[in-house]
Formats: sequence, structure tokens, C-alpha cells
Amino acid sequence: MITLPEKTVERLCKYRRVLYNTISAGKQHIFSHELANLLQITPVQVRRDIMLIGYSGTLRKGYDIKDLISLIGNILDTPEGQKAAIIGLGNLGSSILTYFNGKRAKLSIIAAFDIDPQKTNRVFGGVQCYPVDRLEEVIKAQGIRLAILTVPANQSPDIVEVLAMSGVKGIMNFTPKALHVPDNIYLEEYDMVTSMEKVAYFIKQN
Amino acid sequence: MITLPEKTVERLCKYRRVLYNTISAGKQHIFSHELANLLQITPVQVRRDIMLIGYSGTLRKGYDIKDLISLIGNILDTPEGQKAAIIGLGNLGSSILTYFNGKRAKLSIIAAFDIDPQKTNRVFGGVQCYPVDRLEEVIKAQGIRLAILTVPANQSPDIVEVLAMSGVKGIMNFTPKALHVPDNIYLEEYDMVTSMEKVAYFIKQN
DNA sequence: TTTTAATTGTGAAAATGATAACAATGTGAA
DNA sequence: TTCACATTGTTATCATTTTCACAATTAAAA
Repeated sequence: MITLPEKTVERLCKYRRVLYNTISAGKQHIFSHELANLLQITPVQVRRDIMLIGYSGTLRKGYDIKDLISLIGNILDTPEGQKAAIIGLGNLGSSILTYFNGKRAKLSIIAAFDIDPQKTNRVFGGVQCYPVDRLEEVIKAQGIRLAILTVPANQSPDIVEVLAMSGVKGIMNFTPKALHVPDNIYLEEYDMVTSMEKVAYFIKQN
Repeated sequence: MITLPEKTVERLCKYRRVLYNTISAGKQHIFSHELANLLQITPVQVRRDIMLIGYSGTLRKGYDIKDLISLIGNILDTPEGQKAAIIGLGNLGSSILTYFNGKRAKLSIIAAFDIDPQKTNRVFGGVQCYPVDRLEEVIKAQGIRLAILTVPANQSPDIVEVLAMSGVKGIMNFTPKALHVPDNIYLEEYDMVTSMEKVAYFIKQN
């Protein structure tokens, strides 16, 4: 399968989410403009994304919701599910942990790490917290490939190195420090402060 | 002043952040390639952004850090500072509140809202928590123009309507539901679950 | 049955964003 | 002083993403 554009992947996640709601509401088919309305985007964009994943709707009936959900699942999910670890169980880290787990069937946080001995070797939100010096061991043993970074900024570079060695292939970086990762690791910078400042700028502009 | 590209604005925020660190370390000038290294981007991009904000460096000396910081400040900040409210003081909401406040001088959360009577009329992280039915009143009175949405998804549409009426001009949406906002409101969708799924997809691909 | 109209699928154009390439310039070395 | 070269500023190019425009099709109405 060819790699889809990043923006299309983001929208596929959102399509799936609203399609679940739609099917619970008893619908079986949906038009591109309906799906577009639910997400505040254009119908063309919906059709183009669906074209890119190689699905076809029925003219005048729209897209079969079940088919679409299952196709998006094939694209986004792995059959066994993907395992993630969260590194840093401070205020932000622990609320992300509880907020996230259970939201997606095929993607879950199964290990946590912290340096604070008060936190390690305990269970938070159903997830075991290990000391950071066991990162490599645990990640390898559990086959974790996705890491969520919520440590204080100054600690992140060292941790990235260990993560890379441990076989992690994707990082969500919640720390405000831009990370340097090897080419084979996919990095998503998720910096709230920057996003807030951006919003503030566009408020100022209007 | 012309409106800058969205991506440039994001980078300006990041430039400023690392420039503060650099100046604390005693440097007075910085080259485009140095700034680029700190953010893991290319020197051309740095030069182009700086060109777009109308600043000029000195050949063979680089950019004056203080000037650059202050120019970026002129662009991003308002002199009085911008005021934000957070709506929904659950797990995620409260950790965002404590995480964010103090990070930026000219941008702060000055009011919180919740429906839970256990939380309202108390102070969290230095910020007063009001009942949601006082949204419009408080936002108008305090001149708040930026809202951070961390309520359960089903409640968000109603709240957006009130926010729009109250004069809010920008929304950071942490809820997983795509919002419908009027044209004159800038919306930043900040959905962690979607971002995680995107990372998972690119892990699967490689 | 024929017509109408709604909807899909997609090539082409436009907009946005990133990179390449290089002329201009002035600093420091010789 | 002159020369070499590091660095900026910017134009042109390339890549990605979104939108436009419209042919093709077929379900439902007449």
C-alpha cells in the first residue's frame, strides 16, 4: 500500500470517529456532503480522500458506512493493536494517560516511566510505572513502538536516544523542546504553548 | 501589517523561545544556521521567515538576538497581554491550566469554568473557577478573547455558541469533536487522539 | 419508458509551503 | 590594501494540499 498524505491520514481518523456515531444512529449510507458537514470540511475533500484509499461509493446512495469504517481500520490499525509508552508521569503525563486509554481499541498505553521513586513500581490508571532506567528493557520486552514524551524539556534529548535504541518508531513530543530524531522515527511535535500563541496571533490580526 | 503564513507564525513562537535561552547563555548574535539547528529545520527557512517579518541581519555577524526577540514580540503579543479562559476543569483541563500558566508573559489563563458545583467558586492554580452559566457575563467583563475547550465532547456545540456571543475570537479545541465556528473566530483543533493515530499509521507504514 | 436531478470520481488549476540556487556584500585574513 | 569566503536576502523551483469544474452515471420522478 502506498503511503497516504499526512493530512489525509488525519482526516481518516476523524471520518472513522464520526462514522461510528452515525452508524449507532441507525444510518447505513452517507453522502460526501454529509460527512463533510460533520467535520466542517468540503465534500470534495471527502471524496478525494476516499478516492485515495481506493474505495468507491454508490452513485446517489453514497458510501456504505460499515465498509468505510472497516477499510479505514485496515489502513490505520494493525491487527494486534499498537502499544505505546508514556515517559514522564507528572501532572500533564498522568492526565494524558487517563484521558487517552480506552479511547481507541487498537492503540493503548501499556507502560509508564518516571524517575520519581514515589511513582515508580506503582500502577496508575491501570498502567504499571517503571523507573526510567528500565526504559530499554521494558520497551523491548513488550514490543512497544510508540512513545509519548511528557518529561521536563531538559531531559528529552537523552531519552530520545534510548528510545531509538529500544526500537521505538514514533514519538509524540509534548515537551516544548524541538527534538532531533533519526530518520526512521516519525516525530509529531505537539506543543500546546506554540499553538496557543498562534491562536493569539490570529486573534490579534483579524 | 500583512498576515503571516500560519507555519511562519508557529516557527516565530519557537524562535523566540530558543532565543531567550540563547541570550541567557550570553550570546548577542546568532546565525541562521545556528537557529536552524536548535529547531531542527533548515537555515533557508529561518532566513525566509525573518525576511517575511521585515528584519535584516548583519552580514557575517548574523541576527541581533535582542532585536529579533523584541520584533517577534511586537508581532505576536499585544501590549496589554491576551487573556484566556479554560472551559472544563476535568483531569485534562486542570493539568493544562497548571502546565500553561506562567509559560508566556503576554498570554495567560485568567478564568476557568465548570458545571460541577464541587469545583465552582473555588480557586485552582491561582485561577477562579466559575459556573458555566456565568460564561458570557465573566468573559465580557474580563475582556477574554481566547477560549480553551476541555469539556466532554457532547457539550461543546452549545458552549461555542455562547463563546461566539461573548466576544471570543479564538478557540483551542481539545475535545475530539470537530467544531463549527463562525468565520470571524480562529479555531485550532488540538486533538491528541487523532495525532496519536496518525503517528501509529506512519509507524505501521515504514 | 424517458427525463430530471443528484451525486460520484477525477483531471486541472490554484494556493500554500519548503527547498535550491546564487548574487550581493562586507568581514577578517594576508 | 586586496583577497577569500562566509553569510545574508531573494528569486525561482519544487512539493504538498486544497479547490474548481465537469463528465459520467444512475436513482427516482414523471
